Amino acid sequence: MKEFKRYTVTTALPYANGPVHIGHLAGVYVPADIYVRYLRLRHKDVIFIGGSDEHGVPITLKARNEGVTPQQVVDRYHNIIKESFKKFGISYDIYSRTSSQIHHETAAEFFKTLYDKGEFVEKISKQYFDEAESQFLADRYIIGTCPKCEYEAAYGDQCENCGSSLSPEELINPRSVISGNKPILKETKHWYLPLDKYENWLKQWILEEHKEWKPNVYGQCKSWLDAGLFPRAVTRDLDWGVKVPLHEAENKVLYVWFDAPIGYISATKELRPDWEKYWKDAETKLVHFIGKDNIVFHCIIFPSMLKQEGSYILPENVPANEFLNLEGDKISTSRNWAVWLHEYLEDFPNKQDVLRYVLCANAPETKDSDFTWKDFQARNNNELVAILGNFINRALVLTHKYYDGKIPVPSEITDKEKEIREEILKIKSDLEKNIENYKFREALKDFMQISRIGNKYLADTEPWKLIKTDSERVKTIMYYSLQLCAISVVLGEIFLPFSMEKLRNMLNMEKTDWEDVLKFDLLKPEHKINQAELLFEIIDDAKIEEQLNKLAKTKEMNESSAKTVSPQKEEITYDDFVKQDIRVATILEAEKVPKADKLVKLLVDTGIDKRTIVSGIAEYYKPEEIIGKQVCVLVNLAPRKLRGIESAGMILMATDKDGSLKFVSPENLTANGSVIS
RNA sequence: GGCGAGGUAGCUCAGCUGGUUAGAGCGCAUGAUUCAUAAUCAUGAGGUCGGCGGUUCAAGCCCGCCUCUCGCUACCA
Repeated sequence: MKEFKRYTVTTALPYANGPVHIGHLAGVYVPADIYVRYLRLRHKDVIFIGGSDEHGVPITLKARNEGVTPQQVVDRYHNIIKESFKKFGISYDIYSRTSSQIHHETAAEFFKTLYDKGEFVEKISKQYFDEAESQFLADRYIIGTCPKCEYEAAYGDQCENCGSSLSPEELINPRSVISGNKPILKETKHWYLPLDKYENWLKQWILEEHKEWKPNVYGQCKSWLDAGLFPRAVTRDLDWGVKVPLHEAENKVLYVWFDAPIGYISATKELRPDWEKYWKDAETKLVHFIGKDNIVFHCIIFPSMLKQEGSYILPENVPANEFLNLEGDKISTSRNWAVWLHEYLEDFPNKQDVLRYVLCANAPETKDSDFTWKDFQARNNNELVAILGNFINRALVLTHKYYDGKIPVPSEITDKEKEIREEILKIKSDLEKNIENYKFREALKDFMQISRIGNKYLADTEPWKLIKTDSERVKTIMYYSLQLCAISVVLGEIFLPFSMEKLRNMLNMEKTDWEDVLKFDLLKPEHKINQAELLFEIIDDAKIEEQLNKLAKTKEMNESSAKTVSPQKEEITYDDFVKQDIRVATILEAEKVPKADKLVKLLVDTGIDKRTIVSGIAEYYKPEEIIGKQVCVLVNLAPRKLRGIESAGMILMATDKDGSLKFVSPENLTANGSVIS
């Protein structure tokens, strides 16, 4: 493996429109923190970079809804996030933010460099524009009726009722969120990063030179590269963000995906005057810790920006994790289905390490994993308390009992002690290998193995019996047990910094070097240790029940709010209504449209004629089961081609609250062509 | 429909370029033990490695088809 002179470690910038939850921690911040603490202990030159991502449309919308400025929104969440990271022991060298002056300068400069090099492609397109407010409308600033489920308040990019993703032009009856007016389409100019031009070197760099990346990361990149890349707009018509540094681009800002990763660079600038060596020296190892939703940005888009800028290095690895579920369901900010870090810190004071432990032990390294409070309790009680805490306590209690808290002078060692030394040697090297390969779950197991060895050692040698017959031997046993405690402090502090600090104080131990653990003399004979305290305490059922109840309440609330029916549409006249020609028809033939998940091609007898209609019902009806069924058809709808098939009309469907579709049929057999009015 | 990742003991997961009786932790059962927060230690039960077919002397690992989960993507009048 290549040796690097220094490391730049970044963590995905949390979006400052909400606090941080356990999913973020397990996937990104806990593993990154372990990695960095490890590097520091080994005296590597490393900087650990984080910060809040504070631009983008959702923040401006939130601000609007709350009647405050975007800056006030991001100030609030930035502070919450920063504070909870700090309390949780995420050991950033700097936790910055993208609304800072230095970031605006850095990002604008970065854009300007690419612009001057002629990297961007300019394009003029038509966007919705609010004339009354004289501003362009981002997708999220347009609401209208969802073309799929007819929900009245769907956003321009997504319908929150049926979950389908949309583009603004699809909305029926679009309205501006700001003024309520109907927007017009107006031309606007934007700059695009031509990712398609970089395909060749990206393929070479990732697919050939980084086969060691995690399978999920590598596979995701391959998927994108094989599908072909497209130019991507780097600017937007918006007033919240980094101003585009061009005269002809007033009222435009950098698209948030473009400015956010540059935040890593600006934070480094803010941290150190010699920031450039962390970003521009080939002997620096750049590592991005992210979640799987960010793979394409950090593996393809940001590297493209860095490479085309010309002076930057590219990431050496991007260890992206999968997602953490909560009690079997996807974590969701909008449905409040989450364990929020700031709430955990209040509900479980001084138990940062318990959560760090559980999230690391169960981290979604290779696939989505599930956090349950029962597992949280079990890992605390059966592993932290029973294995680790118990071993430490046994060793310390016996030392106080037999030697008044002084480390005994060991006598001769036996094969048993030699064995232990060898085991520790192996544990240490395994642990190192695992950390360096981003296998934090395994590394944590390696660490726990130390206490397991200790517990077994005590059970095998039974010093509480030997003390009566062979007190010299007991000195060796206790000496070795205490060394195991000290070794735990050194190797364990990367995972459990708070508890290991506490243990260090109990052992009255100096800061020691990672490499010294193998000497088995971190605690010298005659050294006096302090009073023993419990490192971890048992978490009882009541405490777990509390959390489960909290979640049950959330679930209840979500269910009751899901029952809302979309409001009545605006009034129309009878004339409006009779324009629609709806007839009873019978399905004669039905077959699935190939290469489409949802489409069924139907031949229906409308009484007027027999015609082909394509309908998106394949998820709810099997073609063979609906032949002969009578349905309602809007027959005078303009024909349209779907997947190459001309569809003449529309089958009327009822959309249930879960989004499923059902036919609307006459109660009894009715003549085809009967008018519905 | 296309692409990617995953489907290994009750649970959470390891299994390197295919090679003897498939591993770990938790849970469970039995025994030992009391220094320790009813904690510890030992032993054991438990798997047709998602399904079917193929390549091979030999497949959890390679190939084909199917199926389920997650993600991206196309389609949705």
